[in-house]
Amino acid sequence: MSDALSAIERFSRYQSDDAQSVEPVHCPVRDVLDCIGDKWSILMIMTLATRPQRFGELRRAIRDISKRMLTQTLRDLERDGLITRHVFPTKPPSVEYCLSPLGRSLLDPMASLIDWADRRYSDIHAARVRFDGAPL
Amino acid sequence: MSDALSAIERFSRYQSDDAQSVEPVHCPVRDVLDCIGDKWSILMIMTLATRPQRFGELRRAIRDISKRMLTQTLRDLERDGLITRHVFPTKPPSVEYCLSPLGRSLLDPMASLIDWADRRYSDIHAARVRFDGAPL
DNA sequence: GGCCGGAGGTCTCTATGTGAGACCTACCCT
DNA sequence: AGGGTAGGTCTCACATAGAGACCTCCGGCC
Repeated sequence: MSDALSAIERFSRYQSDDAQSVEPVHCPVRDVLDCIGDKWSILMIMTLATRPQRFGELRRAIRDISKRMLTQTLRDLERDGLITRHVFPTKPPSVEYCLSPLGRSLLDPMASLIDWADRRYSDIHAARVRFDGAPL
Repeated sequence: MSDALSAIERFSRYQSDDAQSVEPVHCPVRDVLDCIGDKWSILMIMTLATRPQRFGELRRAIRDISKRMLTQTLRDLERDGLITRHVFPTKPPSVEYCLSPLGRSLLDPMASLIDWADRRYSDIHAARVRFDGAPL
């Protein structure tokens, strides 16, 4: 919890002094959330964590992603330097995606999130059932 | 990094054996990402981490959130048991939001993510500039 | 009494994000 | 010649997000 406290302090510092607000421009957290805060990015990184994979493999691994979103998510992650893309001149050409060192460095922080998800998702589920069943 | 490896292993186990796919139904990670993986939830939790805050305070803290999304994000987080909502019978009534124990337990994992964001967002920025400047 | 303002919302309309699925190119196999 | 495969792009339809008007309840001011 001491780690958490220092991180919160750091986060607070990004609040601009005049308005006490989290400005998108000056807040790395906002910046990073814009990168990996979309629907598929984290899932993609986790899936690529086990091994480099090709376009079709990724589609089969995350079955409810559409081709369009798969392409777009991969492009965005490549643009942000989290994954790399290799084209092999086979016929037809095959393309392999793999985590860059920067992408791999994200695994450790994400691991603790997954850990939390694992331990606490039943609590969340219970809270949800309770909330939905409560009278208004 | 060893933590990351075990989390990845655990994540892999949620891939269904027959199809090697990350089924939404059986994957807590998917579940949790659906809760806090939206545009504002993590920011909201971080903002509430410093202290309980009222509707108007939160709006001023996260200035580019709309009233509608603020209301909805708060409702969703309340539904999932991550925050609690207290109405004080002042005139006009004031409403205070604060993290629940479950919500506070999320701070530690989120802290490591913020840590990463802090250290690495310049790398991401650099990668992006490089990508955008590259010829096709 | 009538008007203004604040707190915490809801409602409506438009802009953006997401998904489904058709299509494309180049090649191989039969 | 027809069909299959890999990795996409394109178009259309729909779901979600944002902007901003509006609402209620009250208290204070003149």
